[in-house]
Amino acid sequence: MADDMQFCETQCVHEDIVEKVKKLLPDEEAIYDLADLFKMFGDTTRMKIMYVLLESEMCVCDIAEILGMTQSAISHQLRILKSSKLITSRREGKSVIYFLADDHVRSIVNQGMEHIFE
Amino acid sequence: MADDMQFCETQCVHEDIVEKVKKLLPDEEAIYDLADLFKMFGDTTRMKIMYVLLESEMCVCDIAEILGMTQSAISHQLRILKSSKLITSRREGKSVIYFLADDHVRSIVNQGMEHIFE
DNA sequence: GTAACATATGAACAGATGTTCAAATGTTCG
DNA sequence: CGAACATTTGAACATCTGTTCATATGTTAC
Repeated sequence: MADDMQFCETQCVHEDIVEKVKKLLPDEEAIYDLADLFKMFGDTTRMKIMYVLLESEMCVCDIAEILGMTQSAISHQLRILKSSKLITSRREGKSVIYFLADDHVRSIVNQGMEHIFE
Repeated sequence: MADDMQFCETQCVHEDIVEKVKKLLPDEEAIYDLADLFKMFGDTTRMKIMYVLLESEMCVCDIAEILGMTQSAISHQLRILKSSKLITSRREGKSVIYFLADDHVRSIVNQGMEHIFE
């Protein structure tokens, strides 16, 4: 990797800017976490689930019915969403009710929409 | 798929909520576009590139140097980012300078950070 | 024109990701 | 307790995605 860039390093790189920006970058972990968060919004199924939950809390079965998908597929995705703290759940008898953990989903989705409609 | 849910459909589904939310959902295409946008933020390399460009516009070679990655890898990702209209470029002699298309990257990233730090 | 540099591109490979299927867990009700 | 329901889980499979490598394109300076 370094060899490929030998030329570039001595010719094209603007030392000052490179050094400055290198220092300004957040650490690896923060960037990893952030990318991980946005991954949640980067899948159609998860996006749909979140849209559903924006309207109303709901059991797994209802979500599956609304989206026309297997209840298993939904359950897998709910697990992933839960792991990122975007949604939570509570048990209600035989059902498990899922709902948004806070208002972040709404604001992130809206922010995204703004970019789309331009 | 429908067979698996035969039981659920007749027992657990709350018809009223299901019907209501079904109608409220955005169409397939909007959701697809939105997920596509967030996919851009869902990869570590692209995230880093955007962070770099938040500081300063830059040529491919500089970005590669800052991130310690191949120039080819960066170029591939820049292409993807450009296709989603998050960044643009202009040619300047032998170099191509990339820069953020507008302020959306900043606001989306910030929104994400808010969720992380809580 | 040719040489040197900067970037872009395509094919190939490896790893990540989402869905399916089958089976397990946990809950309620008789 | 056992039967029925709702959800979860794990393994297998197919697809998608990012990086690498080699090569092509485009620019400048001589």
